[in-house]
Amino acid sequence: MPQLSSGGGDDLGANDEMISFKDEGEQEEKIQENAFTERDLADLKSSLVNESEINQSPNAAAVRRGQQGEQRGFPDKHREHLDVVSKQQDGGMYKSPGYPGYPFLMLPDPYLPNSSVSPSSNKVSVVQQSHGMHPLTSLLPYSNDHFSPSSPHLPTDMSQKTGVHRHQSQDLSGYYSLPPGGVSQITPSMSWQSQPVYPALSPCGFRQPYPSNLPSASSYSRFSHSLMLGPSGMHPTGIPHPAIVPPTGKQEHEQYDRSMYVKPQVEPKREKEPKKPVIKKPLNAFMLYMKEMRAKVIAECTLKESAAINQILGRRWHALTREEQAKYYELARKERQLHMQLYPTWSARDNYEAGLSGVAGEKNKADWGKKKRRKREKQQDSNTGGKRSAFATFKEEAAPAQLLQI
DNA sequence: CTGCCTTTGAAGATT
DNA sequence: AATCTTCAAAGGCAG
Repeated sequence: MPQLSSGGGDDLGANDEMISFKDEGEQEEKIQENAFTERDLADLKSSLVNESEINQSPNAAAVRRGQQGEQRGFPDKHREHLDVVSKQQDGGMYKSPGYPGYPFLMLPDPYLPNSSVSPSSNKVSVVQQSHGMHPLTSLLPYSNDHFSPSSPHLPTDMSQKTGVHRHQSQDLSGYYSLPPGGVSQITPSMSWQSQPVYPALSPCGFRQPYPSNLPSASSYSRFSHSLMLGPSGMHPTGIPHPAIVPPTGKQEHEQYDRSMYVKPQVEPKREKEPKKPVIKKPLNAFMLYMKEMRAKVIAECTLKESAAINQILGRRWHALTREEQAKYYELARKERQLHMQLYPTWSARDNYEAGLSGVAGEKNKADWGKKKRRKREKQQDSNTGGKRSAFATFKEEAAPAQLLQI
């Protein structure tokens, strides 16, 4: 198992202590991964083919997991690394010069006996990113390349609306509201980001097939820009938290990142039937990484299909050094902490059967049942050599065109 | 219009 | 305890 499950009530804070890195072989693997540049395309190609083959094998899932375990086992190694990181921090804060972008977040561990969320005790000046970015992911200076350039500037009243009305709102307001001087508290220079994450890697993980149109510097500079952005918008609940989205099934994704800005805060439909907001899961390390790097990959690879991009990002993720990954694990950990503080009663289960709606109506339950059945069937199909996915076709057709240009 | 694809990781559910 | 399942994001694509 790649992950260490909860590990008790203090998992959020304890995960990193439990991490034990995979040892030396892993290091070699890392090195090899960094040789990615040379082999990546071939790897990706072959892996794409292999995957489709594997997926037809009876133990596709198991194989896949096995591969993953081989490849990463990172949570383990990561945790070990975090130990190191923590020791380096040794004051509770990130001092690591390699990770200067982080210090703007200081959260007490909610699981520590005396931890409190009082603003006074938190030097948190998390500036909420606009564009409906995950509020928690504001911890990470995501690239918003893919967002409309017109959206960065939010109405000033948006900040005013960030008055969280939850019972912890006062305590937590410091996390999400943008204090008058809040911007200045954010260090625009994210030095760990200002350096290419993959200096040795060409875009898409291949050899420079596509000269990047985007100067990396500019793309990174946008991170800091995003940091300067105000809150993304208001949820009907009054919680200025893009993680809370109207329960509209799939659409929630889009609303999560776009509609908050594109559309007015009030939608006629929603007015008619106000629904319980959906609080999204906090993003894990890889999701944070994806969110940050997606735009870059899109720009570099001229790919738009998320499935393909995610594959690339998955490979890049594995190519990251432990330290680099550790940053994201730590960010994710902080996000979980923050999420928990914001929504103490929230559980991942809330978004399970309810079909993503706070209103777990009968239809949603039924849909969920269907979904579950479909998934099972799909797995059976894949086990028995079911039909190939459209994306498999894409991989074979598009991948060579894109990936072969080494 | 809806769901799938694809990735990793967290966490709930199940065995 | 171990394993399985679902959901987070994303956007093109197929039905």
